[in-house]
Amino acid sequence: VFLSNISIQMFGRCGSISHAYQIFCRIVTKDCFSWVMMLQAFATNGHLHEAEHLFFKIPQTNLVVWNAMIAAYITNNALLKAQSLYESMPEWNLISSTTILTALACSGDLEKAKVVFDSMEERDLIAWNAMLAAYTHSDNIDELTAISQQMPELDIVSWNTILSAYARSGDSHTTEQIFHRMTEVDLVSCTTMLKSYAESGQIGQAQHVFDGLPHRDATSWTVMIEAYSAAGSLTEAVDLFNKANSKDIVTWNAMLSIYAQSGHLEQSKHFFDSMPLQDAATWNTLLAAYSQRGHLIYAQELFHKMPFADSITWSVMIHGYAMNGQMAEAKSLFSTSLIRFQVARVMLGAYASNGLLDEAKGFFDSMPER
RNA sequence: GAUACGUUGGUUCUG
Repeated sequence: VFLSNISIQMFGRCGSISHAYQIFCRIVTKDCFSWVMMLQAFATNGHLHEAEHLFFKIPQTNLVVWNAMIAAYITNNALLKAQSLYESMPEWNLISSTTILTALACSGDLEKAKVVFDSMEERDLIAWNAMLAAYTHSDNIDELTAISQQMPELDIVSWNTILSAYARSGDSHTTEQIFHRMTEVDLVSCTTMLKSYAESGQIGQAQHVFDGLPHRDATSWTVMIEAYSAAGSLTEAVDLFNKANSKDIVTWNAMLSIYAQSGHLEQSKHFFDSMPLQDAATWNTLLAAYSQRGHLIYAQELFHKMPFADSITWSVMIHGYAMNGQMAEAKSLFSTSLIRFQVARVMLGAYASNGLLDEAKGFFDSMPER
């Protein structure tokens, strides 16, 4: 059972959902781990319905099962369902509350996140850190200090959270000050600092941090590659990409995006074809490149071939049509899009940028989640 | 005995 459970997890992680399920079905005496890992395998591969189905079939549920289902809803953009499950749970632990708190904060609902936090019976450092991060998502830098002073203690994650808040605000000077005052830094702190330097045009400082890294993972390579691209050194970026000994799908996507931004569509397409890993972001990048340069025919062609499509895919197409004055196409695409509420903003902008204010108003009034 | 759930850094559209 142990080995089967591990296999389910492994297949789930590499997207082989049918293999995972086969193994799951062959286990005669499934334990809690088997159920949870299968649930996660479904959820992380976008099969929310199957995950839900499984959840209701689990013979003896416990907190881990409930928490895993909440996480499943969250990763599949079903925050409302996550909330109602959370509220209907027989009991909560630190993990349940922190999970939902973070999701609420990420959706921009700081108030609800606070309510969850305040209702917690006990709070550990992770919960505090989650609340700290919640404030950084609402760009409330001043409140950060207030929160951090209430915290019983701060660890490296707390400091990294604060650091990234300042980095995101564009204040590279304060970011630098905090970074140097930190008693302990790790790869996350350094990458945050590196990005902040890069964004403020200090490529030399960025390179210096990069050189001093204890080890380089795919994230640090990606940030450094983008730093050179942002500084206008495409050659350096390409060079670094070829040197990088740790690359993941994000590194590849970032490089594709750099080619696309540089306007070399042919080269982008070749690079795209050579990619060992692809996901929705990969296809969206190429799609946006075509669409933004007015090659809507190419975009359309690609759109119909896409193995992955998400709300961004639809937004790119609709925005592309709108910018090209093809409102009829934009409208009909919107009506067939699956994730309407994510795309509605773009549709609204489409009406507006074509001067169709009355239609925009009518559309706005018809939005259920406005 | 060993495996599962929460907090901080990187990519694609719009803002």
